[in-house]
Amino acid sequence: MDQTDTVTRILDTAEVLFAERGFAETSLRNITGKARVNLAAVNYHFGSKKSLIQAVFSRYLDPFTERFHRALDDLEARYPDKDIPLEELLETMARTVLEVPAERHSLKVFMRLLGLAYSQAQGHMRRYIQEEYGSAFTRFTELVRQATPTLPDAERFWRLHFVLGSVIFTLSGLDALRDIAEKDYGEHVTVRDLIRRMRPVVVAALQAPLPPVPALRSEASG
Amino acid sequence: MDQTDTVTRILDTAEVLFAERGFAETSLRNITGKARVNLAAVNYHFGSKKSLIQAVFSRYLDPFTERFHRALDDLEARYPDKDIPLEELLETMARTVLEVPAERHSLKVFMRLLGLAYSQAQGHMRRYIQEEYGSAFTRFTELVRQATPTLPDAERFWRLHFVLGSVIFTLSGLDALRDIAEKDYGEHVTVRDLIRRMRPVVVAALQAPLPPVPALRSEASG
Amino acid sequence: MDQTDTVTRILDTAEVLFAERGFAETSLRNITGKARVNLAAVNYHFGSKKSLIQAVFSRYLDPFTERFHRALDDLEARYPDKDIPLEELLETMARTVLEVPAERHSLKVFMRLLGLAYSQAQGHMRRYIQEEYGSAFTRFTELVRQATPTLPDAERFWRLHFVLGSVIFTLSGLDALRDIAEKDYGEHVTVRDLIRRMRPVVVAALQAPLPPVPALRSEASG
Amino acid sequence: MDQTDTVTRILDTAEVLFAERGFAETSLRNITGKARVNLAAVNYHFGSKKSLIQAVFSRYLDPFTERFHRALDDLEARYPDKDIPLEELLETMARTVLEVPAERHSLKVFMRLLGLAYSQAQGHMRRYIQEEYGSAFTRFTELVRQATPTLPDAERFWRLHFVLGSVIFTLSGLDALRDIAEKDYGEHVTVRDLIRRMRPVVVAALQAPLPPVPALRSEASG
DNA sequence: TATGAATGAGCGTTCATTCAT
DNA sequence: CATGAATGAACGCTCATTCAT
Repeated sequence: MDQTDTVTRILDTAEVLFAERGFAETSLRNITGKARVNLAAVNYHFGSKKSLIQAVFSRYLDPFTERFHRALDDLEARYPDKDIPLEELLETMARTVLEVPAERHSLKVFMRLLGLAYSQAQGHMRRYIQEEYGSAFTRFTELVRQATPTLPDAERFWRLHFVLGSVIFTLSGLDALRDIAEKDYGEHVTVRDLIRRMRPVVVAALQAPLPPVPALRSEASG
Repeated sequence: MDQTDTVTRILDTAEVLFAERGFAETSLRNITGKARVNLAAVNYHFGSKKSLIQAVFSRYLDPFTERFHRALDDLEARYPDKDIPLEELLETMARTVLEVPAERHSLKVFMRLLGLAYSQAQGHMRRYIQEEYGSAFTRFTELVRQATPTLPDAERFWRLHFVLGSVIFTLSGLDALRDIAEKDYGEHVTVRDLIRRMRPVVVAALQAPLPPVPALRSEASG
Repeated sequence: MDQTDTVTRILDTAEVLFAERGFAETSLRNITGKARVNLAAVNYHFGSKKSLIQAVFSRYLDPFTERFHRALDDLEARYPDKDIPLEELLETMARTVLEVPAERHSLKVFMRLLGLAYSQAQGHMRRYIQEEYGSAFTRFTELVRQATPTLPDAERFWRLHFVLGSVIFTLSGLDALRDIAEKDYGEHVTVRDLIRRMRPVVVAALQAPLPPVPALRSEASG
Repeated sequence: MDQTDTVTRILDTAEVLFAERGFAETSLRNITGKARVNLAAVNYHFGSKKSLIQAVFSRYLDPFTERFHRALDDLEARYPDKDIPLEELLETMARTVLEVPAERHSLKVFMRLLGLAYSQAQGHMRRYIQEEYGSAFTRFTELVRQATPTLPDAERFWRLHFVLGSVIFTLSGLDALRDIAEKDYGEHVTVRDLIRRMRPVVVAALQAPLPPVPALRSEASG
């Protein structure tokens, strides 16, 4: 159009609506209507709704992974011969997560999208994210492994996902939870506050004692 | 119909499909088709799709809250004069969560629905759950408060949500994560395993040291 | 609706519009608009546009094949021990073709549809017709074979298709050609006239002398 | 573009796709995509899709009519005072039909296009062909009239269209029919074979005895 | 002279819901 | 009590065409 590029207008509007209502509940007419762009423009520029969704993600994840890799490079350079402490790793992750969307977009939106992607039908978005951006996560996981050498691998796997769940769930539902917190405890939290609060919890979670070995018995579960 | 009640057939089918694909992605045609029930039966028996969704939840949550209240009654009776230990509270919660769906339905489905409800459009489900079943959560929260007297209220609020996020995220994505875990670490986990693994992590998370007070500075966040 | 059944209204309108404009050029909105029926009714009753097209054909071809088989039964009963003369076969075919649509529908429309089906993209209609109604054609072909014992099989195959082309082409373009004929020769032809005119031509075509055997030489052709 | 002229690229691609799928089923995106040419190029060079279709026809019919007129000139020169025999006329027609597309294009495509033009929506193509190229057909018809002086004019008109139908129908459906013929009779036919086969049939058809005069009775037909 | 971008109209299909029986 | 039929709205997408450069 005139002031902003059509593609950008679509992406900006789409990410907000997707985050607010979910993918299926957001129609292309919603998006193009709000973005004041022709309906056909989405299919012209992105090919399909599914591709638009992926483009919305890429716009967050591409700079994120790039920056994250660079931050990990720096970190490894600072600890040339010994393992990077867990706190440093988490600190780096937190900093990168905060930096990237802060530049142009909203962290809340980003987290909400991430939450949606993980709860989506058939997990096709989960698969897409895994394929495109799995390498950064793998690298991070490996560094965490070196930082927690006594933790069994399977245990670490699950604990990292516990933590991931905490982060995505809390940050993606931020608005609602913040309202409750403000009403009940009179304090207005920012994303930074929340991340500050999370840090000791995450460290404690990862370093918690191992669960007792279960007594052997056959069991089934749905 | 004949063998099973139409209402039950619809509920049984709906909960599975909702859990698999989400609410918006599951049409009444999907449900009635698979349940081999007339299309109009949903609107006839439930009034609307939204009401059907709520009915699916009620069928899980009604017995759950009832049983949970009874379990807490027992617990309070066992600790008449002093606070209930945190581990006991968590144990009771875990046991009730495991018991209820095990009777007729799937815990995985239940958790998936819970996760969807929290990530779903407009949060109308979140609101519904809060209104209908908030009392049980509030009672539990209060007992946790007594069990962790040194924790500031706001801190406890957030940590409980961190934990809630862990549980819902991990259990609702169980199938996918289980596949990865099985492939990478060769161990097949059951829901019981997972809950056993969660216990020390949750305790550690709730008892983690407080974060340092931030230096005062003005800050903004999206 | 009120006077006529919705399904019939759709079929009646569809066959006329399809015959006039072709399948791709006729939209469901064209049909439902002219039939004064809800747009969704087509998909409700037929499932898809493709199925509607096939239903239009079935309504002609089902009674046709049934009646044709019966007519051939009669014919075979009348010639218990010797071959049925070619003229009788053609006469029976012509009579059946004339009878069936005359009852409720238009022969012109039927032929036009047949012509369209044969010239259609990817020939999926041709395939459908072959599968559903090929047996009647095969039976007729076999009787023609017995009636023209001196004709090589391949030659008969091609000549039958020459004739089929004549019939479909002429009858499906009947309106336009009739206008020209009326203007130029002052005679108004009916379908019956045309079929009467075709009979000696078809017989002559099938009984024409064989072409000379070509001198052997390598040749290519697109 | 670079190697071949854009206009030619479009025409070459269009005629193939049109012949394969029909006009309505072939989009300008199909054409320009396959021709690796800009989408707007069709409208730029041809003005509209309809004009492109006509251009595709002209590229076949212009040289055909020119050559056909010349061939008829030659023929008339060889028979200065008496009528040209029917076989000679048909031979000349067949030769010209075979010659023209053989130079650069495919006869199959040409016939398929011709068949489509006759069965296509509203007959606007039929009208266009009639207007642009009717003179050649008229001249040929007149020569046939002289070659078959005993045939009533109306009869000749219809018989010529019977024959036209045979040719167009058979040649435009050549691929499918050839497959069947090859499977059932083990012989691979070329276009030349088919035309050789057609010749005696066409002669016989045109020279068939007249049909009996119908007994007078009022009759109606749809 | 070409072309990337954009457009308005229309496509087949699916949706949750309602209605008459 | 239950259901086949129907409906209006909306869906994602594709269309031929136009426009600004």
